[in-house]
Amino acid sequence: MNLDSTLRTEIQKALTALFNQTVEAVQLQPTNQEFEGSHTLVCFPLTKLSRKGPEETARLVGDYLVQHSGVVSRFNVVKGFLNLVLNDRVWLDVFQSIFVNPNYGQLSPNGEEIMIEYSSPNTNKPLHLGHLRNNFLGYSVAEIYKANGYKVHKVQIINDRGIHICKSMAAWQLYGQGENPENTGMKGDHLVGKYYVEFDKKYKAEIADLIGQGMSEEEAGKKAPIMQLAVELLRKWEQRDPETVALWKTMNGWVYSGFDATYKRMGVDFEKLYYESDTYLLGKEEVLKGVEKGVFFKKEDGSVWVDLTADGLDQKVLLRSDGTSVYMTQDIGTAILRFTDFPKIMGQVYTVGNEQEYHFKVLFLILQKLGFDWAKRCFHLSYGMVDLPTGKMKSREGTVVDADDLMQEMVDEAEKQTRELGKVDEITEEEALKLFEMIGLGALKFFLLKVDPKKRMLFDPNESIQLQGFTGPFIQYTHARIRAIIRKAESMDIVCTEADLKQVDALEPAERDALNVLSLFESRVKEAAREYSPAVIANYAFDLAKEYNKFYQNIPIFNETNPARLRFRIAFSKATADAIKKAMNLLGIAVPEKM
RNA sequence: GGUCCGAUAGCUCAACUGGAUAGAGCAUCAGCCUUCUAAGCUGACGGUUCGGGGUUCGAGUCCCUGUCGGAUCACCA
Repeated sequence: MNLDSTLRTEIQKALTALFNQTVEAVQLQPTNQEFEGSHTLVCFPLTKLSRKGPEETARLVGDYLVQHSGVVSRFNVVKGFLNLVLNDRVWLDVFQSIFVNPNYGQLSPNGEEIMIEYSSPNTNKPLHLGHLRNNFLGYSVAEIYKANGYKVHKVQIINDRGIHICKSMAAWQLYGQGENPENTGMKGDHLVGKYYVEFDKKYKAEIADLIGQGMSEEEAGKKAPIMQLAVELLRKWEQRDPETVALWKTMNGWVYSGFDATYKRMGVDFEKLYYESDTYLLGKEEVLKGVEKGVFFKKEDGSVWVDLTADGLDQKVLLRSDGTSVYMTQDIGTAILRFTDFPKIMGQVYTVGNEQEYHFKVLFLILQKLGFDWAKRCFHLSYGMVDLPTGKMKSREGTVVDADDLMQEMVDEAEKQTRELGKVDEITEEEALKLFEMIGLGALKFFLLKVDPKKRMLFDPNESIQLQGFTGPFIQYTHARIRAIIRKAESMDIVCTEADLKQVDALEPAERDALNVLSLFESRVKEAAREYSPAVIANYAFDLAKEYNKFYQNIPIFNETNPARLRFRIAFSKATADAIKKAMNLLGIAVPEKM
């Protein structure tokens, strides 16, 4: 049963009976902790129909609901707020509907398909902390959409071509001495990254040198030999020079095997990978079509532009005067290609940092101007940067937090703390290693996902490895605790049936509160999708765990002598554990049986 | 300079989209393990919601204005 809509219906009935009128949307909100009740009707807006003061209006509605609705057992009025106490029978009915539904939290298929892009790294260096936020976000939003009944296609576009990879190639050619992942034992993405850094160092030295010889800074930037080599490699690559293409393939290959290992540990996956080298030419044709249609215009030098001044933006170049594509061009092409590959998707979600907000605003506008309906259903999931306590991450200053290193540190720290607590005494070494991984990554993911994606966030390493309070491990721990109860119940052959639920006559306040939170799961799953926000789920999982812990601390389950009530509590505990697990899975976080 | 985003407890974050005395976690202090896992629970302390105006029965939330951060405005990606 849907408690919320049931209540709303009853309230509308009451308003009709009392005042012979209804309102479009009654304002129903959770009751503050300090007052008795679970749901509160805000009565200020109702004074217009009642033509009475807010308190009297509240009392009238409250009386009516107690007498006629069958769901409200009593109420209290504070100012214009009508706090409703529901029947325990109603709460048990709510629980029953959860109890009989093994898919609680998973909404039924809605027949819609959606594409979600995330990750999309450059191939010249390893992933860092910023990528972690991106990947965890994208993965989680995809899972949240699945839970909302969508068929989801996870994709990414890999920026495998361009000057950045040529820089690594140039440095490797000059100083690599045949190094590769095998003979160095280095992860491929890190090896390529090493040469990217190497490039930067040499480049800077060469510039300084040239400036010393009297050259201007701008000219030196262009004339530096290592940069000229990189540009030359890019030119050769575009001309399909076999040797250059071979080196490019080799080095990208190293990066991919490195990324694969990182993705695997992160626990993210993709249905299809798009490569920029395959798609970067695609947009050109569409742009030329747009010129014919008069959507774009050509300048005298041959460059093609779109004029967005009417939309409050600028003019934007789409093809260079030499006819080559820019970033925007290939994004137009890729977008169209994706809708060809997956004709049933109703829209696309781009998980990309907020520094590209302008870019996506322009992209979606252009797609609309080209006449693609689906452009309106494209969404830039824009997230804020991750800052360190020392400020912004800067590669130049070596403050970039490497994704692989960070994950390892989190797992090491989880191991240290877990061992200190003596939690590994009863499990095998193999189980223990799995547990450390689960806790370390759980802490990391939760830390990055608990904050509203739109907001810039601070990554404090000391805080991220905390295992108490508003953290992933706290929730994992609650799950493990409940599982211990379930195991015990199973060993005692305690099984709950619907008939047992019918025999429970009253609930403890702690049960009512916990049940209330449990009943909110599906509405939070919907909200999370609507807001594109895993933070909604993270907050919910925490609330649920916290509320259950209160119940757990308050009521020793196995002390209960009434059999129906005991069985209900076991079933309720199990349903809570299931919901915690599902919610955490929506965040990409696994939960342990023991910890 | 134009545009966009942000500012909430010492710190990190919430606040159901305009509703009650603004809530959590961390930190600090004080309690609770003979009972299902103390990575837990209970309490205390902590606020001019950046400043100033306005709209409203009612504003952290909406409007105007100022201050301070950040992003963006390339024939870069």
